[in-house]
Amino acid sequence: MTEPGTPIRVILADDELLLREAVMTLLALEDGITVLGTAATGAEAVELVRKARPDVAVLDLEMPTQDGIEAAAEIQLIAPGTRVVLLTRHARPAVLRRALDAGVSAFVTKATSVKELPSILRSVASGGRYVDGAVATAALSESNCPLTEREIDVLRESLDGATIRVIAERTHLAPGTVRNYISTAMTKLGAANRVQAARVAWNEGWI
Amino acid sequence: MTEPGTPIRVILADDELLLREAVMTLLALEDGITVLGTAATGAEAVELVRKARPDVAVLDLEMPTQDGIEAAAEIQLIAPGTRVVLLTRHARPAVLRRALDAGVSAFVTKATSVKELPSILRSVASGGRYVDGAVATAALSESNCPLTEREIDVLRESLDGATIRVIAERTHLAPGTVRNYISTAMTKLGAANRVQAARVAWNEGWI
DNA sequence: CTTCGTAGCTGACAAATGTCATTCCGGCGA
DNA sequence: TCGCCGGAATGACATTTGTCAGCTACGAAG
Repeated sequence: MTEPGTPIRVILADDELLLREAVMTLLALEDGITVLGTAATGAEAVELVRKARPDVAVLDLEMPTQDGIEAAAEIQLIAPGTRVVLLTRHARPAVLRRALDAGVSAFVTKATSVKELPSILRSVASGGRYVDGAVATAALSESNCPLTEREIDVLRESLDGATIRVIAERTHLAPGTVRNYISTAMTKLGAANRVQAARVAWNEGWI
Repeated sequence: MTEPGTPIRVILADDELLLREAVMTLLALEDGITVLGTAATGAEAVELVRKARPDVAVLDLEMPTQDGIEAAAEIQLIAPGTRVVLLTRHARPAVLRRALDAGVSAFVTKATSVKELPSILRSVASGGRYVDGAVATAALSESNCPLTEREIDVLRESLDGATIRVIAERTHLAPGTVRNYISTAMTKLGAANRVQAARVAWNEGWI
């Protein structure tokens, strides 16, 4: 993909200026890496990729307007040559799966050392893939999510405290059916109500 | 507090290795600043302060075992000479108030530029105070929190989906009273249930 | 073809929740 | 001193929610 000797051209997107600047500065000091620019939102990142055509785009997962995965999917369309490195705060197996589906080349948590970043970027730029070790093992072992598809849908919709009627509308199900799914999910997760169930499932990375 | 010419001795605590390392590296490059060490949890930070006796301790708000404010309060006790700079992700006026009560000398968000950090540290080390501009104005203008003390207590307890009985026990109130407070809070915030009310209040920085 | 499992739905019931009117009590200003 | 207000509580009530049993439809396995 990138010939040896040619510097890797990188952009960096994160909504926290402190982290963005700090990492950018350190990456820029690195031999063989050129930082073309930074972005604070998903939309900005996509726009920057469109203009600058970097080899690698490092995207934070949690960003305003568009999260890292949505931005990654869009980047695949408009700049197939750009590899995406997804940066995330919490390592959640379900997110890893969505990220890989979106065509992300590397999955890195913020518990990674800055010193490892350059080699990850180089590896990705030359066509490699990288998945954070802890997340990878978690993804393998924690595939035993006890929830069914619909239970996950319903729980996800109830994360923001929506009422059952609203959840029913959003999932195109009957209210009674929603209550049944919530009920089974609650017993599976040992929760006292749907809010707690949603929290548990979220923490486990299942929704 | 610190004589001119003497380097400022700093420690840095944040649970994200990436940010911790990156900021530490950049601070260490700065003239007149010595980084004595870093910590990943509140407890580690307190322990590090006890041993190293830094001039300034930069603490992230969100950390395991002890959040930055709890750690700051403890540091005031064991090392009164150490000034605390609180670093936070989201600028929330209520948190600012709690932080100032805990004796924090500076309140900085992660939307701050790394370049501003050294001057903030210097100012704090010489006895000054600093509050992030956006947060300060927000704290002044957003003093119009419509909730009363008890409503805030009750909403805070219901953030994790606790049942009314549990909230009543935790707040030492009668269940009916809890429901009344929740009800008034919900109407004030225009929410359909206590979960939404808690979310709204949280986003506004009121709890 | 029958059986089984699963998705989806319904209805009934009990418990939890939200709403409202009302009461009691300790300040606090007029 | 009186009256008003905010905190706390109670009781009654309607609504929402969680539980449970049972129904239909449909595809896969037997």
